Amino acid sequence: MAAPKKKPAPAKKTVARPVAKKEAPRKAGAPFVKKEMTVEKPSVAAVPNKKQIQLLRGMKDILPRDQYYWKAVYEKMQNIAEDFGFDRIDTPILEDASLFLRGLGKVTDIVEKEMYVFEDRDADKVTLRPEATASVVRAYLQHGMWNQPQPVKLWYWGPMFRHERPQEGRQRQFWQGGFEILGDSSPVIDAMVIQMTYLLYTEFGVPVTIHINSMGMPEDRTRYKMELVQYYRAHRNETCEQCKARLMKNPMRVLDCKEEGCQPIKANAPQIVDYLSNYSRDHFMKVLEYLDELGIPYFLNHTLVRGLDYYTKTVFEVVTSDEEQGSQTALCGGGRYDLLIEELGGKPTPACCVAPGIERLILQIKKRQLPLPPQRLPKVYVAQLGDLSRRKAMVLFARLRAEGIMADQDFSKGSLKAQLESANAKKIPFAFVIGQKEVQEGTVIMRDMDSGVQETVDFNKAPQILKRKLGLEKAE
RNA sequence: GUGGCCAUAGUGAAAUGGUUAUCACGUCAGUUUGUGGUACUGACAGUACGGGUUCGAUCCCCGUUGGCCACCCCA
Repeated sequence: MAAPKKKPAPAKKTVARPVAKKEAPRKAGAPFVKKEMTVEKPSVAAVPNKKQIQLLRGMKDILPRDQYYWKAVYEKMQNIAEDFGFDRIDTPILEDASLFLRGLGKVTDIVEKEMYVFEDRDADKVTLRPEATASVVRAYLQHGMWNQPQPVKLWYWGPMFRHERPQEGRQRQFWQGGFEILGDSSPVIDAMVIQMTYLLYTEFGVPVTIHINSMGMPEDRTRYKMELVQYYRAHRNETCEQCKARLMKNPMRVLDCKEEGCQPIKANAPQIVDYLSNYSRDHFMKVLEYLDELGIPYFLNHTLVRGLDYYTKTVFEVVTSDEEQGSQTALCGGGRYDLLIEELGGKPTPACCVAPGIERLILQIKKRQLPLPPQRLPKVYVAQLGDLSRRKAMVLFARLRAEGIMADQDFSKGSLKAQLESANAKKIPFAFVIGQKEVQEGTVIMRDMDSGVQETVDFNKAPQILKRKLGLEKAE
């Protein structure tokens, strides 16, 4: 990606040599900049800092050419959310740092090495949110949403921040959408969240695999961790250094190890499903049954351990089906968080969530060149010649809009040639042309840009005639 | 956070330790002050930043910044 445009050359030239002995003759056509203006005040601007101000590492502009994708994904999220009865919520990007320290767990990677935490001007410790679930829970508590009919179903869309080393599909500011269901412990909730996620990807045509596991409740995990640690201790000579370290700090993380040598040990390691209480196991089985009923394929992955402490019971991750898609294959993650709300000061309230990564979904859509809904494009271009006709053209443009016909124009341009060129470049099927003659006659030329055929029509009837041409006016 | 690769107009490429850094696309203007797609002419725009080596650096070296890749981890 190249750096943006530099500052204009003429300005640079004038400031760069304020005491030039001999001004070289200015090239014909070069814009003339008044010398006195810059020579008199050579102050700050006279010391040009060539360093280009550029994006902070891991930040990205979403350029106009990409908005097409963003809009499509946004509308799909919104559509699914509304179809499933979710209300929209927007929470601030900046939150009290302790929200995430308490919410996500202090030994998680996100909190330990990725979170943007700093003191603001009041010396308050604030955080750029690394995810939104904690914020949604905060809002749920702060606004007494437990007094609303349960479950409360919310969806969001916005930027998240994690200070990581960027690469494709991994940024420091990235966007997530999300579905949250608070106040219901039924496994059908888990299944529904997964179903919504599945629809999001499949309706775009992105093939995905849903990895699913249960992490049980803390008691289950404690029991399991003991077994796991015991098992790994027995094999301590065969594991990598990292696994040994993990075993001390966050034992379940050993299941994430990709080290070749650790694989056999990992494969025979105790599985958490065998240590779940009846309650947790029944819940998990129910979730899987619902998914079976819905025909949603899943992959039972007992090494799936998610990076946030707040998860309980069901956890899942959506992964691209193709192997060769690079390393950023995790498109989305989610799960149940039955204890988070209590942890953040509410009464015990079960909940479940999912957070699809928007950039990664868009990356998939682009890589696979998947079709998206058609864009709303102008149907007609309004061209004019000279000031008198420009006024009429402006009126026509307004009328077209009122009739619901999307039009385009470049009223600041003079030549008809340039205007038709513009219409052509934008592939606009029709053009209205108004010149002196048409103004006097009260007419306008309607040109079919495809065939070049044009006819003169009455100015006042133009929108209706065009409507008929476009087939927008249905025969009665 | 660790390691590696990379950085030339808006985009994609080319070139060189020595005048003015090349080409294509692009953008703007023009080739009849009333007609687009083709053609022609012209203009615009660049060696990321800072330092070092050198008579001389866009080229060699170091640093910074940024991108990409792998790991960590995840979205």
